[in-house]
Amino acid sequence: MIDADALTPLFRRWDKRSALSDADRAAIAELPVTRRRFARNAYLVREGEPPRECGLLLRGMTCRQKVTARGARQILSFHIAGDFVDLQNCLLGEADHNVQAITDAEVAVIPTAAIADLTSRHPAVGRAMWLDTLIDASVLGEWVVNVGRRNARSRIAHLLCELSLRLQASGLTDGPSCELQLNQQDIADATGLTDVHTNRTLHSLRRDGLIDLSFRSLKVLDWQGLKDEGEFSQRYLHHAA
Amino acid sequence: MIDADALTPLFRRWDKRSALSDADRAAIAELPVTRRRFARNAYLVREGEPPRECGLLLRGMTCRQKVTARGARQILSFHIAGDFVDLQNCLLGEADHNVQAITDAEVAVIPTAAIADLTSRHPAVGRAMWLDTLIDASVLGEWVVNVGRRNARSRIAHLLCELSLRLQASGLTDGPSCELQLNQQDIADATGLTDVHTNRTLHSLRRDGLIDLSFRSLKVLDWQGLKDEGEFSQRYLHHAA
DNA sequence: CGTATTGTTGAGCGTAGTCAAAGTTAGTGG
DNA sequence: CCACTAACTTTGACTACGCTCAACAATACG
Repeated sequence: MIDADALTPLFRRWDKRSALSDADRAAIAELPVTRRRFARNAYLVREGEPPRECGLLLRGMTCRQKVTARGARQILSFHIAGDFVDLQNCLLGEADHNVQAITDAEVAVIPTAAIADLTSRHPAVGRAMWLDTLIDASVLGEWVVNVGRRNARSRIAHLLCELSLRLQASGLTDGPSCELQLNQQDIADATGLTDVHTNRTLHSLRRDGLIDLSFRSLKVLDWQGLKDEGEFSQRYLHHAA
Repeated sequence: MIDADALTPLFRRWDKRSALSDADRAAIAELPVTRRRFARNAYLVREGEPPRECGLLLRGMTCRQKVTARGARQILSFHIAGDFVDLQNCLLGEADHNVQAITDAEVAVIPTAAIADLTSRHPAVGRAMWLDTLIDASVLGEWVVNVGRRNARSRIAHLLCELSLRLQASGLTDGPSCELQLNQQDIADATGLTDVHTNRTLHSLRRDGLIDLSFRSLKVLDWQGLKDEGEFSQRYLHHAA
């Protein structure tokens, strides 16, 4: 059983695409869940594991990531409250990436069987979840472009635009000037940069008045400015934001 | 109506995951298709278009790509014979990337309505196509790692391993020592490098006996060596290869 | 045979990486 | 409340990987 207001961000996002019936919503709320807390940096899922359950993020932030043979971490995507964590792994037979908590996080853990049951009895929910995986893939494509073809300033600007917009769409912040709970190492690992260079680039963005920056806190000040800097177009989010 | 042997690579890949019934196979073969040829570099789909049809690649190679505001191209994935081109765009409402021919290519073009009809009457086919999109997403994740956290030699080695393995899995080549129809600009755009640096890196791989290289032809010689160089593990392909 | 495309090479540069040390802030326990 | 610690951020000096620009060579193709 999931709290009604814990589901608000999820429904708020989904309603932008197509509305669910009350029965669909109720079925989601009545999923058999176990609440679990994870500390900052804890692993929710490890690459290679067979996934037994899937999670709905209630509070905090998590990420999908991989670690290379040489020990470098690359973040593939961020989850915010209302996102399903690890749908991909759940649907394929074996986890091909790790899931890690970025902040202290609270997750409603759902057995895979319950998900299967839910989607078979409520096809609209299945479609919505499936659309989510397609959009995730689309976002991943944009990240390849970001990391492959943009310089440090643009990469970071682009990432901040994406997160800012997604937080807004889920109602987790009002207006584009949001505060993010990421440290500089996280930003570095999401953009394919080093922490040192990320630090210098963030300062350069602050000098230009695009962001506000203090210890473990980063605020988007000038969304339009960041958008220009990061060549940001929200088409790739497909109304997920 | 699609030639039986044009479907061999597709079925060969799908059979590695789960076998289709003869009825499923027949239904695919009987799809109403239009054969269409595309010249090297021609666009099959452009970003922003509403997708009306989806294609099955019969011959040649195509890619999904995006072009940044500054004019740089980033390739997101390659299609080989037997791959569905543009399932993603087809399922979402609007193309968020381009599809372009890498070599002269021949495509069986299928109206989206026929795909919808096929998957509703043959759920196993729908599941197989849906799995394909999940695996595509998984591959995209590995590409983010490749471009974000590996140096030029590893990036190129990794790409060559992936393509070599996929060609083998589709029966388009025998053994790991395959010949690829890519030019150096294509490799550069897939790995986030410049053509000049790609050229130098390819030569360095040739010096080490990992590949054979001549005009518009690139052969994988030492698959194991490339695998080590590129930290390649095929988990992320999820038995698509 | 001429032209377009693709590949090759060189020189110089710059963005981002590396390494190392010091400075901040939050959190912890005495 | 303060001392101590761990996590995170900042700064500096140096390095290097990969980029840019430019010219030239090789190959394919009409």
